[in-house]
Amino acid sequence: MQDARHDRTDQSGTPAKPRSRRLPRQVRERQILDAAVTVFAKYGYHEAAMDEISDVAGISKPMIYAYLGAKDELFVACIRREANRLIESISQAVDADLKPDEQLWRGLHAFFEYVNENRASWTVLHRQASVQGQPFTSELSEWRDRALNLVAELLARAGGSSEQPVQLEQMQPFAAALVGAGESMLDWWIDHPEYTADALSMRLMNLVWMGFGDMVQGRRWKPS
Amino acid sequence: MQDARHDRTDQSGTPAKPRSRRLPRQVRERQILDAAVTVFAKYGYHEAAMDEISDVAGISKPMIYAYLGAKDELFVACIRREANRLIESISQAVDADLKPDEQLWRGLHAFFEYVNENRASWTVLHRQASVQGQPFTSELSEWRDRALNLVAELLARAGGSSEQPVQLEQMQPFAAALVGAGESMLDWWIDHPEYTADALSMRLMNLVWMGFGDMVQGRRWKPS
DNA sequence: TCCATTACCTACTCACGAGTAAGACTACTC
DNA sequence: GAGTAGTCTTACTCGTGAGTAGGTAATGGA
Repeated sequence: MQDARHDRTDQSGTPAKPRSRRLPRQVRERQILDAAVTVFAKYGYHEAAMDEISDVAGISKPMIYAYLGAKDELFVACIRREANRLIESISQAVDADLKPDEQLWRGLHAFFEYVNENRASWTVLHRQASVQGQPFTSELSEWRDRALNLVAELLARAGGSSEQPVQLEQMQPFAAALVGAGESMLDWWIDHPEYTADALSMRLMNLVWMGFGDMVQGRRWKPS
Repeated sequence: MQDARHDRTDQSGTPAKPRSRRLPRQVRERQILDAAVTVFAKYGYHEAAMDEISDVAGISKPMIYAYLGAKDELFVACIRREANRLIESISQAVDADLKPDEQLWRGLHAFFEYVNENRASWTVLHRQASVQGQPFTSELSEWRDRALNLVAELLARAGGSSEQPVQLEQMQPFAAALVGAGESMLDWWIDHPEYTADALSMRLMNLVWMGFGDMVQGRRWKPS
């Protein structure tokens, strides 16, 4: 058995589009990135074939190389775009004038909503980005850092008062824990789609804000 | 640039061992698995080369195929062994006679300790196991399920009283969140080794048991 | 109408690495 | 000392898929 790859003989959910002709570069780049995100999400970095990406994008392979460079550069471009979209979504949901716990809640909720509506995007960011070696590790850890800092800031605002602010530094391990908890719940969600984004983010909020000890005693956090 | 692989021209931290001759199968299998875990952890499944594994194991390639089968089977064997070790460690740390929160604490602590002392093992289980496609997905999700159930059980014991037990089912999303939080903190730890296993597991315990809301007000959980 | 530019293609090359064929050497029995 | 079971090796094959050479053809300005 020569390397157990799953065969890919067109049971494809995304059939090769009929090629449209002579579109401006900008449009093609978007199409390519869209295709790349889909395919990377489906197979992971290594198993994803440039040929399939070009197929899904409805364009020939050399165009990808011309516009977005080699495979690793393409992947980095995907990460960059998707990370920006996700972080943007969360940032917008958080209104700095709200009460701290409410801010946290909004952030969590936006996170769950985004992932719910952008599975492929999330898969690339989360599952496929962990390959680790050296090729593009820096780009990957960078986006994670940004996410972490965003959450740490939220927590710092939530945890500090105006007289006694909390160092961002202190919040980092908690932020890491929170992000991980979210990620992991999301994974679990895939196998239990009967839950809603709302229900799950609410559970997470309760766990994180009230703690298990309180929850056992029937105390719950509620959005105001 | 032909596929940007990092070159592997013997800057290797694990130099090819001088080959010892004619050892019994059992011993070789252990050596091979050890080598495989190391190499898989270092490069991930796809980037790991069978040639390098055989080098590190100090044996020739066909022996690997003879004893442990193809690459994917070898990987599954690694997962299986390491998952067993980890789960075993945690199970042993948890004494069912203790108070629920204390049980949870012991479990968390054992988890952090194990990972601290078995980085490669953990890396394979966590980072590399997420490749996703089809080759060995079942084996992978299985170990995760086992871990999840172990935690869910812990939580159920912690959350229920003898009169009013809690369904295991109910605890699953929380278990997922907790496991994820732990995993993520572990990742963060790699970049911040100044923390101890103790300090981090204590932080996680506080977050999970007391909740952020309580912590803000200075309430802390302490082991009895 | 010519020329430059940009969009786009088919049909390759070539390195890599999984997996194997074919046998050698050792150690133990009977 | 012949047979056999188990250990172990060198030196291959061969599919796959990243990346490219070397073009064609549409567009828009001079």
